[in-house]
Amino acid sequence: MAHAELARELPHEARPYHHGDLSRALIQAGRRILEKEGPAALSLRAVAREAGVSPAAPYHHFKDKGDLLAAVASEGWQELGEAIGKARGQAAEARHGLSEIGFAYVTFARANPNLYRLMYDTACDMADMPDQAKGESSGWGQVRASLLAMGMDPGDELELKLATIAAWCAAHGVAEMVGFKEFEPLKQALGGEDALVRAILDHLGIYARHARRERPA
Amino acid sequence: MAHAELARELPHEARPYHHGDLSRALIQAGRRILEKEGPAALSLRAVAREAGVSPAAPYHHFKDKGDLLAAVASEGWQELGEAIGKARGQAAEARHGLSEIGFAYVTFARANPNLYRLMYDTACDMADMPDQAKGESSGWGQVRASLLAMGMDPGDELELKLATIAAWCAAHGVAEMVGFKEFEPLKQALGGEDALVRAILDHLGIYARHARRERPA
DNA sequence: GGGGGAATGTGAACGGTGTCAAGATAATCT
DNA sequence: AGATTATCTTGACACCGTTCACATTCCCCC
Repeated sequence: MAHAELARELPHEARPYHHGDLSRALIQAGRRILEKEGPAALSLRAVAREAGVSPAAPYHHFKDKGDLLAAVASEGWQELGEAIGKARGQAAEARHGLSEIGFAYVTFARANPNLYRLMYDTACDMADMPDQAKGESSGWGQVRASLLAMGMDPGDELELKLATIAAWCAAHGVAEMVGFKEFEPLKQALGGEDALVRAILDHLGIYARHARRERPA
Repeated sequence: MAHAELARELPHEARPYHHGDLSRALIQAGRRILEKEGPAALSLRAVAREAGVSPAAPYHHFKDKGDLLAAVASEGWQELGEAIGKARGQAAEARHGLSEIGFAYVTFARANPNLYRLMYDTACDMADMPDQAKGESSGWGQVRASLLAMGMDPGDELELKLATIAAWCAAHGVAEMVGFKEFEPLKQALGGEDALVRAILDHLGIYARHARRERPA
């Protein structure tokens, strides 16, 4: 971070030639631009500019523009995993875990819409889930754990996998579609976007099967 | 269409100055490039080239590159609506309709992945579902009709809307995620991607609630 | 501690892109 | 026929991703 400011504020000879931690700075700059100016403004040159560095500098840290974006996305996946973990921890009873996970997932996506889209786009480009989403402590692993805590048969691996995928797909769908303007009146009728999200998730069945008893319509 | 061939095959003086039906030709060219060369190759200039026309010509028919892409996407939404309609018509019993709609939705998206992504991207940019997805005979309307045919209370408008959204979200999620490599073994275990799609949809509950009785696990 | 890679930065350049203004050409209306 | 309008071209501009040759600095080894 020192470099960017110095580049602007210090006389030319005083600013350091080397940045110190450029890759991190580039990732942060990329994320800032993505959030504040949208994906269309997210050019490699703009990122370099923001970091106070020449347009060619990033190529010493990332092989590609796509490589940088993948790094930004990776940060996102990690945060998503943490958000899910926190939500699951806060669920009072284990059988509400999945519902809370779904809500946390959608909440994260809605709070960082551009980042979430980037995350998903790069995942699609590789036709692959990023590693951050697959590990034990990641979102994926936590959904699985939550399903087990809800009483699913640990022996039926097939059923377990299908349920995990279904839950993940549903959350993704809700995350990407709940922002549409058409649902504005519905949001107001239910008392806000959060309520709409919960209502949709409940209707999806997978999230409601066990939670319904406590939270009747 | 005449123009593109003429531009290449006829002596320069013989080719017509005006195209005839350029907007249509541009949309088709855009779609062809999108399908065969991927979204990265889908530049306005490439589309113009493919249509045998100068890079500035499209601006007489579309205000923007985005405007052209929106037109391509629009065609996609229309086809999706038709595919859904056909699937619903073929469902033997009304209570299976929703399940068939979901399957047809995912099938269309998987058959035209780049187009589907474009469709959804432009929809997201406008934070809005395209008109083609909202009309009576569109996918949206048909999901609603199908839910009614499944015995949902026509008086409970709120419930109806929530169920429609839930079904749509779920289909979207499955459509975008079922292609991931991680699910390859699962596909093989179930006998192909179609089987996996049906299995996921069933697990989502919304599609299975009425169909389950006939198609037990 | 000095010297020499290796790492990291710069600048200029190339081809490609979206977009626009000015002019050429064709279709259409009066 | 003449004027108006719609359509297409040419040429230009700014920006983009990427690469190459070169400059600067870090750091390890003698």
